[in-house]
Amino acid sequence: MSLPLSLHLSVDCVVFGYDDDGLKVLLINQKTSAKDDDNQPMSQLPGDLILLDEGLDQAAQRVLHELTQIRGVFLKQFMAFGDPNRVKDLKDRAWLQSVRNLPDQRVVTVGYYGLVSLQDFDPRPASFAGGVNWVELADVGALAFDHNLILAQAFGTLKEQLESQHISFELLPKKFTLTQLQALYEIVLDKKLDKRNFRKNVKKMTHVVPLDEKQTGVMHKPAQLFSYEPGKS
Amino acid sequence: MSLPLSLHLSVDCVVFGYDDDGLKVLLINQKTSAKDDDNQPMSQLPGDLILLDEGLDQAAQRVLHELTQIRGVFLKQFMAFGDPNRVKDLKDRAWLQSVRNLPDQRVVTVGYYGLVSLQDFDPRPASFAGGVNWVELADVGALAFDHNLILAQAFGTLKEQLESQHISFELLPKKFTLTQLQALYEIVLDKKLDKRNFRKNVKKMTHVVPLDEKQTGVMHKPAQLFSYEPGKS
DNA sequence: TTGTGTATGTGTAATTTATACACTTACCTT
DNA sequence: AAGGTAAGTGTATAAATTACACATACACAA
Repeated sequence: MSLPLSLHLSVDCVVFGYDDDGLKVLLINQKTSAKDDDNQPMSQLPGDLILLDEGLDQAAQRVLHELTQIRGVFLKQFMAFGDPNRVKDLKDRAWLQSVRNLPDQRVVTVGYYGLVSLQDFDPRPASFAGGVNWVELADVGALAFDHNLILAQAFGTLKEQLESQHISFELLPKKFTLTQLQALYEIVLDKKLDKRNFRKNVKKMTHVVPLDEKQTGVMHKPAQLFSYEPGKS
Repeated sequence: MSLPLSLHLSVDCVVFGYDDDGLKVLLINQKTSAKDDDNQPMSQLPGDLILLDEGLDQAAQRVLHELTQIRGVFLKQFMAFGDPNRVKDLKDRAWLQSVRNLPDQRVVTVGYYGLVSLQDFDPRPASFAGGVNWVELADVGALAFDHNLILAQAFGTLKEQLESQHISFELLPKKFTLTQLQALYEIVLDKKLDKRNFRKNVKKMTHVVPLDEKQTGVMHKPAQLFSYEPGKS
């Protein structure tokens, strides 16, 4: 029988980014301290311990900003991960020992998913982080800790919530075409949609409003631009 | 600037129970130590700190069993609550001081919602708990900590997930009538449903199977009994 | 035994929503 | 001026949802 002791709590952010060639996720490379170069650095989701006096949502925003310099992103909590052994794997021990005061401490993490338009956000690694990359979802390899699981769950949540919540717009630039919106839906839901029917549905969404502006510089009929106005009805 | 320190993690269980006269939630009374009887005991959701070597789901099951003696309940995580001040309220301090080693420690909690049939489960307070009650949802008063918020969120999640997941059946006795099932839907979704249309929909659910058995002892045409078979198709 | 009260159980027509499908338009390039 | 490219648009069919009313089986009381 063990006692209820203190433990560490972290947030991990699964930030999806979208541009015309697909859906990506934001990963960072663990920065290994200079001396031990035997272990190759692993990729992981941006995440870190929460501070003692900050709320969870606040922690997610702060951590994401500190690690990737992006700010003001839509972030939503989706699940807590508390397997007692989630940070006990051999592959993760070296890195933990290099960055944590109490590397053996149990860590429970709260998962957030976030959405950004690749065109509007430009992540840069923080000075103390190893690197920041947008990785095509299909190309994501083995991540540190249970981050593959967290990513999978986040993607599942995104699929479920894409339609009910108004979150697709977070992934698009402020001005977008209906073709872009449709392509996003097709990628996330993983099925082809009919153009005419899709546009019929969008016309019912009163918060998607046409702008007095068209696409320029394309070698075809320029598309109407739209924007998302959360205020509208 | 504060440091990332250790904190306490708990689980809180919002257990909904259903019988023919409505939807209820399981609350426990805080047991005040004999000496200080100045504060009236508050009601709260069953919840407690997790142990160092147990997972979250496991902790939820254990805590619920320890506090209410019920076991084998459907429990699903729905959200983590981490406001830094969620256990700092004056009304809650006396009780915390009487039961915790570190009453000032920050506590983040992971919320679970659960569903039971009032007829199949009979909660009893654990020796060290103050009392266990089923309380009609509308009659729930002020609870300890942020438990009113947690309850509200849990109920919202229940509403959302009632139809997509197969969770309505958890709230019913093993053998139930379609009228019971419909009444449950009407209470949770808070709208009246058409009997014939409802039954048409149920007939499409292959995992709801009619039994060779009818209601007895009712002073009207006895209803066909059904049961839920998760295995089926 | 007969009548009354009560909740069960059942079908169809009307409406709404979802699906399938093809050609003309506007701009860019050569 | 011609050809390439993606944008933009309507209609007919199928599927799903809604609205709605009466005969049935049991318990109880007279």
